[in-house]
Amino acid sequence: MSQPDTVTRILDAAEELFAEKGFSETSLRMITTKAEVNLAAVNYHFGSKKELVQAVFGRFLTPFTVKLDKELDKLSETTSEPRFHDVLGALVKTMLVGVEPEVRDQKLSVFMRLLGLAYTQAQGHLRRFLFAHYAATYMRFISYLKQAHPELSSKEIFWRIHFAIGSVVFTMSSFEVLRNMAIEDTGTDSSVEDVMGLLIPFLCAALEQK
Amino acid sequence: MSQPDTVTRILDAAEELFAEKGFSETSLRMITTKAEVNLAAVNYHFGSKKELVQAVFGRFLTPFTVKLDKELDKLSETTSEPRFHDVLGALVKTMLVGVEPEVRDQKLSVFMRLLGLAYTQAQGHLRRFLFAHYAATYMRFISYLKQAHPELSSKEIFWRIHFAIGSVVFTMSSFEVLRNMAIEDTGTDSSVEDVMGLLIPFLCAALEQK
DNA sequence: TGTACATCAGTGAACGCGCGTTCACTGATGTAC
DNA sequence: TGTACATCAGTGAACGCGCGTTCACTGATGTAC
Repeated sequence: MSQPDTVTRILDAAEELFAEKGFSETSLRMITTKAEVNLAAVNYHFGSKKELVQAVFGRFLTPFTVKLDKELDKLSETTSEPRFHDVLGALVKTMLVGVEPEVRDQKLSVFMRLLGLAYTQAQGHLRRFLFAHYAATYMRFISYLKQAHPELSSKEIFWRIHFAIGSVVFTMSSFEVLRNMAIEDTGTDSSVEDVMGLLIPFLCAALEQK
Repeated sequence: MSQPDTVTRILDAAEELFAEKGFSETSLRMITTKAEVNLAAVNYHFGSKKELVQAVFGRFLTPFTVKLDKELDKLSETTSEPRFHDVLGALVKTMLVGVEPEVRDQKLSVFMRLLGLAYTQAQGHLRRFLFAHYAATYMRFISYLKQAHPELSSKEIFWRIHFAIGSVVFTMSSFEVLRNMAIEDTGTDSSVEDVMGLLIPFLCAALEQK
């Protein structure tokens, strides 16, 4: 069994370390040591640390948005009047379908942590990158939500969605901390599935509030 | 009009910069320049950067927990069977009462950003500090929530509360980013009050979900 | 088929820079006798 | 009342360190004639 190539090994190591520590707390030396590649390899393949950050997001988000776009295509073919539930279902499907269960949880929480970082630590260059590449699909997704609840204003939709994103991103990105707090507080352990099983009805109640 | 003393000026500058940039993205040189004090003054007064971080949290949280404890005292005096709504009300009161309106919003969102950082960027030392100093009041608050909904398991309470905290922390700590996105997306501006007015019913619906 | 050159992945060592921290020092104020 | 010493806030300059980046270089593979 040969090792994956240098670029992949760098991306794997960077993804994991960024999710764990954040961008500026992760040095290129940590990444290249973990990836077992030469320090100069990052700048050789990616140009700079900034571009490496973008590449990590790109590797996840590009196939993700392609899948989401397909799910939204399916949705608009099968229902002319999609409900909130259906639109969110397309998102959940995009995250879960076709991903092997054993990597799903870990990949998902890594991605959520990265998404959280994108909001809270993004340093301009990342925000511009994400906007330039993924704004179209994002806008499309939001527009379906608006169709589902035409009585809600754009403003109300926008904020409700971001309240929900906040819950998901916060919960998943601090999952290990919260899990340990829960053990300490309540004496019971929780898996990602457990918590998702509580989170989804929580958010549905909130999103569909009268 | 004389300047506030060195310690206060350092804390003010650090609080603002930490909230804006995070802990490791903020250097002591930024802080001391902003505070117009000597670089060595931080280590002289606080000992180290870590202890400065703790002092920033302490300055906010110590009076906050004292106020919250008083509100909880009042609550247990006036009602023997507090409802969810009352317990959350005590929290909201603690945040809003006795704070001049003109500083409230800004202080609040700074504090929320710091709280977000405490979960997502805390480096062990901060977590230990917060636990050592504020766990008692936190536990008390949670126990009132449990009394309000005795039919819910500790686990369910814990997670619902943290889903809600996630929404609040995420929304407030990324407020400027989200506000600008909302302007771009919907063409309408939103104040902290506007968003709070949407967030509170959102969370009530979710927390009290059947 | 053989030779000369170009391309490309990867390397080892060094670069300058900003970081948190330290230390010897100053100057003002308080305290003891 | 005057002198000697202690305490304390604050300072200026330097420390060593880890950082992202650069650069001259190697060695393997592909291409042209």
